[in-house]
Amino acid sequence: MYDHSCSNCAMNEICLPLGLDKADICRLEEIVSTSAVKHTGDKILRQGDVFQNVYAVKSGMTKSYRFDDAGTEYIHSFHLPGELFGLDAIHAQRYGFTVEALDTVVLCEMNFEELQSLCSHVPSLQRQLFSLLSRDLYKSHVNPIDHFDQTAEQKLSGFLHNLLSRLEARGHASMELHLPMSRRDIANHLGLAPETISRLLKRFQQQNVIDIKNRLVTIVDRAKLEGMVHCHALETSISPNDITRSA
Amino acid sequence: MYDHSCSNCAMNEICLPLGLDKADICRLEEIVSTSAVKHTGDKILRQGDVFQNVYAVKSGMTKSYRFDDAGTEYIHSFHLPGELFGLDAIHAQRYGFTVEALDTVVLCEMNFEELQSLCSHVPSLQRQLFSLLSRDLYKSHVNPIDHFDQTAEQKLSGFLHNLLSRLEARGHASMELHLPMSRRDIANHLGLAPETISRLLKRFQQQNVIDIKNRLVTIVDRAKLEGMVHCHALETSISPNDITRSA
DNA sequence: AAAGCTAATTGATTTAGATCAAACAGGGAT
DNA sequence: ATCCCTGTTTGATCTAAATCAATTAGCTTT
Repeated sequence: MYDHSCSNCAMNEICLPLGLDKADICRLEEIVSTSAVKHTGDKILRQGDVFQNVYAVKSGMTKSYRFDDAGTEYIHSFHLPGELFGLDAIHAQRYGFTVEALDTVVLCEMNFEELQSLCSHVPSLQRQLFSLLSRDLYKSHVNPIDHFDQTAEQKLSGFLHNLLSRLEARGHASMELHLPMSRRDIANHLGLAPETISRLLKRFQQQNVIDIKNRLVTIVDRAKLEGMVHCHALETSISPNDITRSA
Repeated sequence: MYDHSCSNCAMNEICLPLGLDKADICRLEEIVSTSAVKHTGDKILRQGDVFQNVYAVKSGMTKSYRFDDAGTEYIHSFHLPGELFGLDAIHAQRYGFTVEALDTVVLCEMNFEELQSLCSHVPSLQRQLFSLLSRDLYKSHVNPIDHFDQTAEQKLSGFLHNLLSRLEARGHASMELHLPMSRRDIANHLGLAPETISRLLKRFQQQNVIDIKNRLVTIVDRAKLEGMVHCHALETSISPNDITRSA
């Protein structure tokens, strides 16, 4: 059915095994298990649940969201294959976000206590986990989602471009993006009104930047799209060693 | 002059040594050194510098800021004693933010490579570092600085209340806050115009919530101030084990 | 295929906070 | 003390995007 091993996973150069040698990947595989198939709307974990596992997306897309004290919903992120979630719950020992499947999703699951003790014995794994935490932290510091001073156009073009880049880094070769989330989800995520998303998508289409048919977006003029986004620095995920080497 | 030891530091229950036993603190002390005194405007590290050390504030206040590709400045955070910075540079191996002293500042400095190898031998230190990274990540996920949908009033009251709480957690007993940063810094940090900060502070004073004389704020009606903030969940730093124990 | 429901679009109006434009104040340097 | 510079305040105006208000299109279910 599903291959439980990291060694054969297409995402192993993006995910937790990056930088580990064969023997260490084997040790990691011992604590990783593959989840049952999740379907649209299935919840993987809930805000407030006791923290136990961290997860990696194997296939499909998930969304993470939370409700604050005032009952307001915040859609924080959409996760693609090779991306981890749950790490922000280590400290509080409870999940801060509910994560649910947006389409058909398969996950890898690791007990964090086991992962942590494995880190003590596998320095390259400890290194990679610190690196991933640091990268997430850096991203959320530099792109605080709602980069204030960004216009609605910059936010939405940035969102589309970021999604395209991340998909490309995962082998997606076409200019077609299927958006599995609703306009309302996109709006909430970007801190905009759904009406604004509608109007902007329409305008992008009129300007021949994209073509949109329901939830299927085709990037028609990528350069024009890139010209709209405010800041390109972080859209493609940085390869961890590139900068070190050039230093 | 300055005590280099963590054992005797007033911040050791907030900072990196939390959860370590006496012997392990000793091992940590071996890789920690205390910086020279920094004065207003002195830079501790610069955006783009090669990553080497992580820092903890021992006394005083610092600000972290960066310029994006477009040359726009973003003031990301203000650090109080016991707070670490630099962890978001582990991945890229270059600092993403410039950090400078806002007043008279003393720092603790650790080479990250040494810290990382110490983590392999001191499980409680590894645990604490994962926990601190996770907490920072959680905070920036839940409070993305510019929590969109927050009004200017909510942002500024939240900022003042957050600062008061953090100072209190560090033993500050008075209702007087000295703001070592400019109005422009506060405005930039909150994604507002300096004019808006001025007008709001004036209004807060007229409503008898605060008293303000230049950069000295006195909280007159704390309850009223708290009533203004949008969401209280994260203002006081969570004690890492409280939730675990109650779970 | 029709009904029903939710998601999405489109249009009119409103508003919070930005921007523009001056005046004013504080705190060093001379 | 006086000057100067920068930080701050105050006022008038403008605008991007929210909100309010319908309408329309896509899926499900029957």
